Amino acid sequence: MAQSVGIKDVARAAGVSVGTVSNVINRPEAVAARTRARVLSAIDRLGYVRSESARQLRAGHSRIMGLLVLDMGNPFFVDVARGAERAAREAGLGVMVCNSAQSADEEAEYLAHFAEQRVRGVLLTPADATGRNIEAFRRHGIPFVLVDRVSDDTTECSVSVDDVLGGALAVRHLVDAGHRSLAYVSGPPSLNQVRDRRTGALKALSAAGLGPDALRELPTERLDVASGRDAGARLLGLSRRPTAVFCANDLLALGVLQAMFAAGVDVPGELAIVGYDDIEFAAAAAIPLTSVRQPAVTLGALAAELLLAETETETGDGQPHEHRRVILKPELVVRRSSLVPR
Amino acid sequence: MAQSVGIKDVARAAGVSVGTVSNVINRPEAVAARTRARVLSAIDRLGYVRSESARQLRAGHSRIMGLLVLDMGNPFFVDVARGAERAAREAGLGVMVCNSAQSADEEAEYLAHFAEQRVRGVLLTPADATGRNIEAFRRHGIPFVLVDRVSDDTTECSVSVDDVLGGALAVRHLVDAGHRSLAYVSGPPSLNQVRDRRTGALKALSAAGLGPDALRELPTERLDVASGRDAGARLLGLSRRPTAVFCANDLLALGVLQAMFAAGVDVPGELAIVGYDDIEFAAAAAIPLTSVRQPAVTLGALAAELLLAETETETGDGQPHEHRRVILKPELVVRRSSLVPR
DNA sequence: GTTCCGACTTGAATCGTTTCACAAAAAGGG
DNA sequence: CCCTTTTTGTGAAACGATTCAAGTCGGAAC
Repeated sequence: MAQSVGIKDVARAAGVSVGTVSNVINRPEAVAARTRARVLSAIDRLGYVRSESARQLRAGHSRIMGLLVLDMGNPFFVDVARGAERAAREAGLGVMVCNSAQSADEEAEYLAHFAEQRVRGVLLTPADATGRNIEAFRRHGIPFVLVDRVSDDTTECSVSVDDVLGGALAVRHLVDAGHRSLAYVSGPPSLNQVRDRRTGALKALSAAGLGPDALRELPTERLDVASGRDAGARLLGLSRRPTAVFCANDLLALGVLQAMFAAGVDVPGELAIVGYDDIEFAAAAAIPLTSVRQPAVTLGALAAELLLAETETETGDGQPHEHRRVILKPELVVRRSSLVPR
Repeated sequence: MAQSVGIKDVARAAGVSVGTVSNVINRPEAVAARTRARVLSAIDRLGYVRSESARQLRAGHSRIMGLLVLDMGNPFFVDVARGAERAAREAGLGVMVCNSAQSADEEAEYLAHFAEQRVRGVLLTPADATGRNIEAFRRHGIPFVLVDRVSDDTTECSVSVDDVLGGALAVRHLVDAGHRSLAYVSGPPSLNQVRDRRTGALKALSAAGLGPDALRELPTERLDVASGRDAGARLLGLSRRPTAVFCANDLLALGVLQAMFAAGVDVPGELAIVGYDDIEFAAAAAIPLTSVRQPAVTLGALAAELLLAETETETGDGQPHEHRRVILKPELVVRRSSLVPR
């Protein structure tokens, strides 16, 4: 039932024309009260639901915003999505969240899908390092905003978090606590974030009069708990073991913590640990983890707002949109894992 | 640019009719090779992208499946989404994931949105206990499948996990390890899952010749880490403290673990802990957590498949769709937190 | 009584596809 | 060379909403 009640059926049932029904829905004030009531009752009686596709077809674009993230399993992106959704909803838009799982192919596929959907715009954390997907997508003329990436030219907006600052915050904190021999569990050195955070760490060291050899780097294959456990084991084997470790990511930090726990090493007594991202589970660890918090929800919301601003000026008064490059500041959250033992 | 290249523009550029262009796209084998090549080249040259909305309008329904979950922050649902997406993609459908955040109002809003979108079907974990939203949605004639809920009548399919069995697995394991005095950190008793898991726990106890008083219940406000920490504190205050605790959820278990750690109570020596869900962070805890694993990805995939089956028979040969009620089996994953100390 | 205005309402055109009955051309068969 | 198939290509009619120029009507103004 309700198989396909169209605006025409409503019009017939209410004894008016289709134009009037459309007006009742979109500009109710332009319809006489009596007529409006009759139409509304007919709508209700027939269970009419307007068809988005028909509206879209006429309007030329949909009321949906695309969001393409690297990894839905990462709480960071879940928060980004939350923020984006909130902002989009305030503008009456829906968000379609897709997960490229770091694969350039899937990214291309989803972007094509977005283009066919004629989405209003796309929020994107690129998976394809070559930028080919983005180039191809640009042809469609659909506006997009880079998330957690800095745009290198002025062809689009971007919203990111200052990773250099984040790394500096973490290491400054450790140095202030008296640590002089540190380690950096870094993850894959190919990642921008990883490199930026190290740059910040070194900066903080040098500000304290320490050289780069005060920071021993332990790269890992991936940014997950298993890799952290692994790095922890390597850490234990080091001669002149560092007294503090900065991890590029909370998952790594949790892994290190686990390794220390298994080996009976006291945290923070024998080893202080600082993570990155401040995921929910950082606070939930057996020894709550000090971490650098990224304003993920804000990031998502801001990205969505920039996108909305862009689409509005584009369709609007002709005043050209000014692309912006927003860089948010991270924040250190101190917990037990890095407290100075007394 | 590419502002709106329609099928008509392609047809003109290639010197053929619109019907032919459509054929090239949808039934390429029905077009002579030479013509096809000409059309394809025109498509490429003009940067033509077909409009989903127009297709949808014609077809009467979109190529999207809706998924409405209770909490995107919960890794369980993220996995459900992953499974659903995989299954949907194999059928050429996209998934639109929305988060009701346990609010009946938001649920209603998203369901209305799905109806307007004419989605192919909806996977739903209801937030509205009254069932009013579902009733209203049913009128649209859009098929849906309940996820992580058992349908009580035969009007729809459902896919869930056997919580009674899960509770039994957990407690049997503890009893087998010699524990005779247990606790159940249960979360809000209003939740079905919470009740079912307790039923299972009691069953396992009685199978071992123990009465219900061997299981002290500690309800909490919510299913999160803070509540777990809280329950842990209460646990410590109990006279004749239990030697093992079963938690309705891994977050609770992590909270309990944290409390034990802060109090210097040895886990599993003085207190064994079993959680539920086997989220990624259960294995990542300082003391890896024994947990009852739910096949979340399978759950999502299966739900999507049932939905697809339903939509196919509905539009297809007239053979009516048989609603199914699938109940998957959970699985105990033993880790250090419940090992018998030796 | 005529004119004009404002408030409502109408209905046709439009958006970009898909589909389908039909036409045209090519390929066989005799 | 004519007739029958088969293969290709055509173009108009949907799909369901929105929009807008044009129309109707009742009443106010002169």
